[in-house]
Amino acid sequence: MALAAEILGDRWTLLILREAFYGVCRYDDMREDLKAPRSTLTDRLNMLVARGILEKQPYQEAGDRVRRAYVLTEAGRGLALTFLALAQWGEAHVTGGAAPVGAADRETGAPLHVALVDADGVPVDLARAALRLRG
Amino acid sequence: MALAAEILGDRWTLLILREAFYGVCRYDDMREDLKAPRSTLTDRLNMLVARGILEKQPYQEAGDRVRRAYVLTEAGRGLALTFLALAQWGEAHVTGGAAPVGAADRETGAPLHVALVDADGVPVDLARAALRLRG
DNA sequence: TACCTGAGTTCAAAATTTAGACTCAGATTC
DNA sequence: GAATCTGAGTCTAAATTTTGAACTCAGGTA
Repeated sequence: MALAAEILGDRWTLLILREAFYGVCRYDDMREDLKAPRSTLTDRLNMLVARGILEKQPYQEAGDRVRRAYVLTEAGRGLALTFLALAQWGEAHVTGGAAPVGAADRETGAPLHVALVDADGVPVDLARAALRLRG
Repeated sequence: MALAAEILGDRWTLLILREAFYGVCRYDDMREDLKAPRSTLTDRLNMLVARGILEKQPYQEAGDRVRRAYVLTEAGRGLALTFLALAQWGEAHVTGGAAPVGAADRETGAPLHVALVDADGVPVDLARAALRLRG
């Protein structure tokens, strides 16, 4: 938790990762979307690459020069649950309404959500859980 | 998401909430645990109270003067899933081992974890999900 | 009365963030 | 082949935030 907090405990980092999940992966597109200062954006992207959450991949669009894209690594994609849980919380307690945020089954389109489950995958009510976040 | 990021996108805020989930609720105990500067801690606690995530409750221990405790509100407790998901991620991708972090059934002690489920509570693989975090 | 403690506030110094100008290499245009 | 454009930065000075250390203040104790 402590290290995770160090990585995610930053406004821009959180927003950059949201962009990455949304599929935005180019420096200038992120800058445009987030209105983040260049130096801060560069700094955070480098940090995320150094942490193994994003990776910088060269790519080339037809008839264009080679550019760099920032894409989520396996570890980065692992944050999806955290982001979904956060979005779900924001929807319930902050924005106060059904925001256009969530997850859906890629094939059936059925809405999905984050929940607490036991080892057999059976959902358990949050109130039944004892948390242990230290460490 | 954007507003949620604004609230949680801060190193101390994340750590303060971890303390709160762990049951630490007194100013000086948090200061001791986190080694946070007083002014920053005061500032973040006030912010969390203003946002309705913590509330300041006076309380009195036997034979002691009245003091103030910062406890999670209903909205604050709603962040538990997010924290568990984050702790789970940290365990899997950052600290690289089974850290003493997680959740367990309060009665049976069975370990619990965060997962993506469909409307019927049936777990769905993360790779099947299409995310929609905008909004 | 003098002292201790929890929960702050105040203040100057240090660190970080910001906006905006500048750079630089590869393509494209003239 | 000179001038221009673009993506992806770097540099810089000013503004903002964070930090640590000292100070305050009220209630209770010795």
